[in-house]
Amino acid sequence: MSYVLSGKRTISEETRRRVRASIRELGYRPHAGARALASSRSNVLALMIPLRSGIAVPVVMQFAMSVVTAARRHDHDVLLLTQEEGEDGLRRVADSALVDALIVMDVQMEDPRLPLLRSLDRPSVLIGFPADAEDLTCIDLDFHAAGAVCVEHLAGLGHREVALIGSPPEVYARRTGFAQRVADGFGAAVREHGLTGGVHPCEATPEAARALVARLLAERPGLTGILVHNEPVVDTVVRALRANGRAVPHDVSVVAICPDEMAEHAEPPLSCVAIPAQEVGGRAVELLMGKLGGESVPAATLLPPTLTPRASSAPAPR
Amino acid sequence: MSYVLSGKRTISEETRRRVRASIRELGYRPHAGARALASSRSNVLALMIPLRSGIAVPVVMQFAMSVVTAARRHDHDVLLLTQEEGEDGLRRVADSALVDALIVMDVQMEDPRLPLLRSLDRPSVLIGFPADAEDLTCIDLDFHAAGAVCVEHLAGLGHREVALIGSPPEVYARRTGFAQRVADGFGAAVREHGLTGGVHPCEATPEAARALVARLLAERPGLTGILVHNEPVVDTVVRALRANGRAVPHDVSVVAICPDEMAEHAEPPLSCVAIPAQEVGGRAVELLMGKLGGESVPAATLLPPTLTPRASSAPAPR
DNA sequence: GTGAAAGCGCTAACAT
DNA sequence: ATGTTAGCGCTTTCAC
Repeated sequence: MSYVLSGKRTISEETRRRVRASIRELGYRPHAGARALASSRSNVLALMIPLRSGIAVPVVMQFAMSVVTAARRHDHDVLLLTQEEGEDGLRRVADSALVDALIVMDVQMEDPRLPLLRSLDRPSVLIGFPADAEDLTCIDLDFHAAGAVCVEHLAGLGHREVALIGSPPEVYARRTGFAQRVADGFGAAVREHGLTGGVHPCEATPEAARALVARLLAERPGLTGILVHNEPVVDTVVRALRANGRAVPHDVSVVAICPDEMAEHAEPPLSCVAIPAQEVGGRAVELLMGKLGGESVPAATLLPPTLTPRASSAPAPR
Repeated sequence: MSYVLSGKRTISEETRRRVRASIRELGYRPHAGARALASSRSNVLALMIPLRSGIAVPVVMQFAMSVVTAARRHDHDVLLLTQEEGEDGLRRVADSALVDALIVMDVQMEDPRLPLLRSLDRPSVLIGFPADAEDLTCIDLDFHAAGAVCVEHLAGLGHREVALIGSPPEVYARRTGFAQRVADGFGAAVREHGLTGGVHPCEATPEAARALVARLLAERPGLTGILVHNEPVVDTVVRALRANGRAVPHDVSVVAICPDEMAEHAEPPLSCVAIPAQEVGGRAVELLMGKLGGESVPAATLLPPTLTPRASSAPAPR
């Protein structure tokens, strides 16, 4: 009998002690495969992460690391899959019982992996929200609210004409949930507050950002507030504004949706809604553990955005 | 008998066909745990990656992705471990037979994991070189040569006074192999070519980089060539030079050791030695597969650096 | 409270 | 070329 027995049986103190001692002396380690075979639990989670253009690498890395760390707290390991592997990859690791459960990131509005995840006999959690989340467990920052709260911040400072410099066009083309939702939230708040403002996808290159800023300033002289949702170009946007004779925040206020440290170290420090990668990753694992334990967990978890005001936003010039 | 048999036995075409058909119809998937138990091969590799300060995140991500991709080509999966788990983590996954082999990154000159890796009964490959690589298989860009080749490039352009803006101080304090070696290669080449030049660690923040550039220019008026080995601040260094009245490359030439796309998109595009993350990751897996197959593989693989000249370096002003 | 034994689903060795 | 069987090292059930 598996002695240590994870306490599934009553054991006398004496025996427990003796067994423990032997385990230490012999350097005994249970064989993961045997354990998985006998218990039909591998104690491994699959994590599928994107490796494509338009996705901010440091954020993905933070997610991955927080998932691994959280999984370890629950005595689980993490198997890394690339988006490239797609549905077949998920099916493979699930059906072979290599993993007990799955976490997928970078969810698109209509994601081809959804039917598979629904049909799989193993629990899964999505980081991100598809258009139809029926029967799925999802968690993410509330990007709609994030877009809106940024607009409200600018509106509260008296700005009347704003713009969203968004993710690269291909991200919208793929209908990636979070980019879409920021744009929606931005648009809704713009309307609600009676502002004017549009959404401008932007390639993640300095050249593209500079060109876009120049065009925006030329076409919309009244523009005084910009929301940037495109990590790689936030710095460039600010510098391009300056290069075009606009001081930040004196002439134009800038708000970003990006990791906090990035915003802190910018010049000037940026008002931003941070992406709580740490918390999302950790909570995703908690949800999965709940499902593995047979609990019923909330189908949707939307983390409320927090806007941290910094030096990049100020009252609108008059 | 395990029918498909991975061709370990001669099978008639007829039987093979029938078996294949059934597999498809029944949606059969071999149970990974059972397979691991019976064959003592899990077909999983462990990859331990750093999550600490001073390590360039995008590069780490590239490594990880190329390892996963390469592993899949060999029908293996990848288990992700954080540096935090340390020796115990490696021992755990190795001794429990969760993984067949291990890859560790971010190797320090005196790395506490080395004795463990040597004693483990499973093969491993290090991405990076410790001080003593005896009995270990290592692969990495030849950072010593990379440092030297940058100096040679500058020397060839007539520069006489150069500087290395290096990784953050804590990276040297940890005696992380690659940072150390760049500094060594830099120093050796400086001496060999009769130049003057020193090594200057730099925190990975814009402020630190700006301060350092200002100080260097003030203290060393003859400085005309800079090698940057600190991804996060390359852009800042160039801008700080301009802010101090030095045109790049007219007054000061800049060379970097960083990923190619970063160098390409910089303003101006930077002459650089690229970090071949893709190739290193792929080759690391090949080495591991060789060892798993009982082949003897080279103990040390040093990939020669390639310097790509771009607009940031030019003949020294006279 | 503890011992004994029946699998879990494969692979590999031994059959024919 | 193919059928048969003994484990691989655990977990869990059943007996005491």
